[in-house]
Amino acid sequence: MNMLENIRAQRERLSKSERKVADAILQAPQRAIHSSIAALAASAGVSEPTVNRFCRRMETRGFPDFKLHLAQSLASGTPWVSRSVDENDSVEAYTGKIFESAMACLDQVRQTLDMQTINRAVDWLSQARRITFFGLGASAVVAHDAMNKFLRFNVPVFYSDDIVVQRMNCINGGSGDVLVLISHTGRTRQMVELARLARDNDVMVIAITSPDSPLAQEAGLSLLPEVPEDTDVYIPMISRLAQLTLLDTLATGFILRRGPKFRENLKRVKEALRESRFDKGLFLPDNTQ
Amino acid sequence: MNMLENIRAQRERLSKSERKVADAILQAPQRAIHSSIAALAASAGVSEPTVNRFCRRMETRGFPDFKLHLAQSLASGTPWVSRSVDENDSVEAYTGKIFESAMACLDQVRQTLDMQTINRAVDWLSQARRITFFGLGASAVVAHDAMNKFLRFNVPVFYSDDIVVQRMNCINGGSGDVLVLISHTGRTRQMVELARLARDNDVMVIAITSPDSPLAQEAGLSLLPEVPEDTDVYIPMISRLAQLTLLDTLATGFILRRGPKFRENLKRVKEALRESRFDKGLFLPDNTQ
DNA sequence: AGACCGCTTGTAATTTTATTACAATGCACT
DNA sequence: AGTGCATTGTAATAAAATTACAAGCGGTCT
Repeated sequence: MNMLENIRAQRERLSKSERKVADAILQAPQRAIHSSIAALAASAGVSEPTVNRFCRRMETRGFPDFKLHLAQSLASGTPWVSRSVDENDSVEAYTGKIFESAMACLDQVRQTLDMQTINRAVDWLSQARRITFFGLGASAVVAHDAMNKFLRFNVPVFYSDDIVVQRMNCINGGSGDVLVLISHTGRTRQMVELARLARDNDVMVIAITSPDSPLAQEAGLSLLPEVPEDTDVYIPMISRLAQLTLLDTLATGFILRRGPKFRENLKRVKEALRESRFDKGLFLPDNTQ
Repeated sequence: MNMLENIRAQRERLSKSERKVADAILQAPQRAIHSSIAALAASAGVSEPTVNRFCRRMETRGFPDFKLHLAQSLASGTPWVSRSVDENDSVEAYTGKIFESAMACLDQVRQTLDMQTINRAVDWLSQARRITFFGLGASAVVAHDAMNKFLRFNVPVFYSDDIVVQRMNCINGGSGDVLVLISHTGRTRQMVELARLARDNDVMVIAITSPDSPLAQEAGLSLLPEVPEDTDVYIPMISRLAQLTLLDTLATGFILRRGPKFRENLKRVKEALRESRFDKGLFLPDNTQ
């Protein structure tokens, strides 16, 4: 578990003094792990027992144990916490914050994903007669990307961001079809209706959305990437990174499930495309990276 | 750097008792970091000062400091590395690998990005009369997403994945226009031609592509996210995560540059949309997260 | 408004833990 | 065997963390 992200997540629940401790640590995590409890208490402007209580609240045995956990979180190079962009931030500052927030988000999603559900989703997909990806707005982008990925496999794939086409597709769907619906909120009426329509026609519906949403309840299988709280108006849309990566995972699971013969085929396709780049005289779009 | 390796390397040079300490740690490093100096001394069969001297010899300030370093070494075992998916991997295994590779990629890009170029790109964008995003294949998805982001600001934006429309747009472009071209390889002929066309019409061209590519040379400004080597056929497309995040950064820079009045407006838009969700009786697509 | 309750925070005492100083031991070389 | 240096342990000291407890603050009920 990433301790820095954990601190940030719990920050709101803390009392006034404990929040001071949290802030002092988040502001200079590297210094925090090299400080004694007295030094940290001083720099946070609180008493030593307060720091100790803070550590216990973070589910550690005490201050030394807390430092150990924090050190492990910092070990991977950089502390990635979701931090809000400030209007006085320099380029370096906001770039760092955005990339770190993205990483923190991916980290959290990775840890909260239910592997069993992923496994079942891969089961469904690898046995599908036909796979369809739908989303609207920002999630349309994700659906589009998913189609690009699955296009490389020998399975019929479909994508559209036109709600009328989407409806027609669901109405004409049937047993053996798998429909993947992507919606960050899970509260977009059109998506919920598509799920209902599709299920009425025995289409298997996989939703990538947020927990407790109408869409999650309507779908046969729900993948629920839990992204950190929306801390900032200026850097939204981070959740689609998680969605994209999740779909990478499903595509990988798909290909592993389909066996070695199938993978051989993909390798050949890839190499054939690689030889047709700019410097070789032939040209192809980018979806072959 | 890596403390475990360090201990192993220095083991031969140590004295008899200190070697006992080294062995005790190497045998159960996880136990070691949760032990006190007394406990570790006992399990190694030596006295406490011996353990302390051992820590000093490892170039740390003392036992607590040593534990910190050791903890960091143990933590950095798993994360961050791009690891290839193996055909015998379990769901947990390949999910972990994919997410970690994604994070590693973002981390590397963050470290290799040129801030000055970002800054100039933001300059260009924030003074643009009109902004256009083009890409093909997987990069079309990124361009589409970029349009979604910039649509929320009060600047004319355009996107298309139709090469004919793209050409027409470039031919009709003029001074004050900014064109953002996205291509992972930078060797897609159409993209390079678009850049040339656009520049002939005094359009400012920003490329998001790979270094030393024809597109990078053709563009007025090139943002070059260096993604890790393509280690695996099964997890490609990681670079678009970097591109998306980079565009998040540009959008953030854009909004910061445009000043506070503008941000106020965005906040209002966002709140207005939030109130119109499923549970409130109104419905909107997802591009408002 | 005032008294009471519970939660938060700090002070001071206690305990645990780590470090230092120094003495004893072992080992090599004369 | 004896001297000198390095290694190790013992005991004292210092530092750090934890605990117990009391004061303070904010809220509610009478």
